Amino acid sequence: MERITKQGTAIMKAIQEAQRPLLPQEIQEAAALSVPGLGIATVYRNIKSLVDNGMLTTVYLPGENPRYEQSHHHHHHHFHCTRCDKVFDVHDCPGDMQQLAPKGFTVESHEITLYGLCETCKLSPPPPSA
Amino acid sequence: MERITKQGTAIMKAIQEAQRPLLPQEIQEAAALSVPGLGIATVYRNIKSLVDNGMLTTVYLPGENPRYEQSHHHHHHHFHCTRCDKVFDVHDCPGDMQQLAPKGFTVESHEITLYGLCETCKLSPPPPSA
DNA sequence: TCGATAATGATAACCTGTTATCAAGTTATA
DNA sequence: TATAACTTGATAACAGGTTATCATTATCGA
Repeated sequence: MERITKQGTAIMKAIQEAQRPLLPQEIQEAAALSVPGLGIATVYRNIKSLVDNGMLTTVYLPGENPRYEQSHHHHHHHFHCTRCDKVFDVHDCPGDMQQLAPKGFTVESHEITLYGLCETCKLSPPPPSA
Repeated sequence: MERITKQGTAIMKAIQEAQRPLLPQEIQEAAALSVPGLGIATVYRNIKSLVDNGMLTTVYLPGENPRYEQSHHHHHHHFHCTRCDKVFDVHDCPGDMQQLAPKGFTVESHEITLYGLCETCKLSPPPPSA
């Protein structure tokens, strides 16, 4: 990905504006607003390139496919809304977790995922029953 | 799975003795010590049955395939050893996470995964370089 | 012990996310 | 603007974990 294309630009813009980790499919949907017909292969190719050069960070949540967000270089966690399935950044952390580990174990890092309702889902009515 | 078989018994025994979440492949390896030739399909069939009747709980960790452990009915977390890839239970918890969430969000639950070295890996020499 | 039927093992099939292929279109350098 | 080379879109192929299929074996109630 050494050339500037409208697809690549739209993909990066979609990710930057989201300010939260997106699935490849979400990236496609968002970027397709600027570039109708944007192919999923192009999305994957651009993601790979952006991850390789450090612009994007892969976010793994339990039981979920990888999401991608603009690389922050500070420690943070994630909130997964159980209604809309969107994932948001959490810019706070309880801190050291060493005391939780079994005796004799050494903690090098940790991941925290919060689950619940995001503000939008709290305020909006429940979806129509199936 | 309404009948008692040596395969089913060996699978349940392997899980109970492990006292930590196991991958289907780990369950097969452990149970095959008692029942040589144990097929992977049998492992999956028994897992499904045990999950359905509540004996087993599925454990999802970030970027990992599901593991299975005996159902505890108390809140706990997991430790993933970065050297041996075994997962262990962590029977402690920092408690409420509501304060971490963005304003307007409601936290209903949370998951914590610790990463580092388990006691065995801390004490054992590093594996031979590839 | 017999016999109905559930469970097993081998493996093909499946599923779904991701990657490779390739002709057509686009970018950027000279 | 010409053109070499990169990128795109459509889609086939791939990959790995999981499930279905089916002949064979094992369980267990009568």
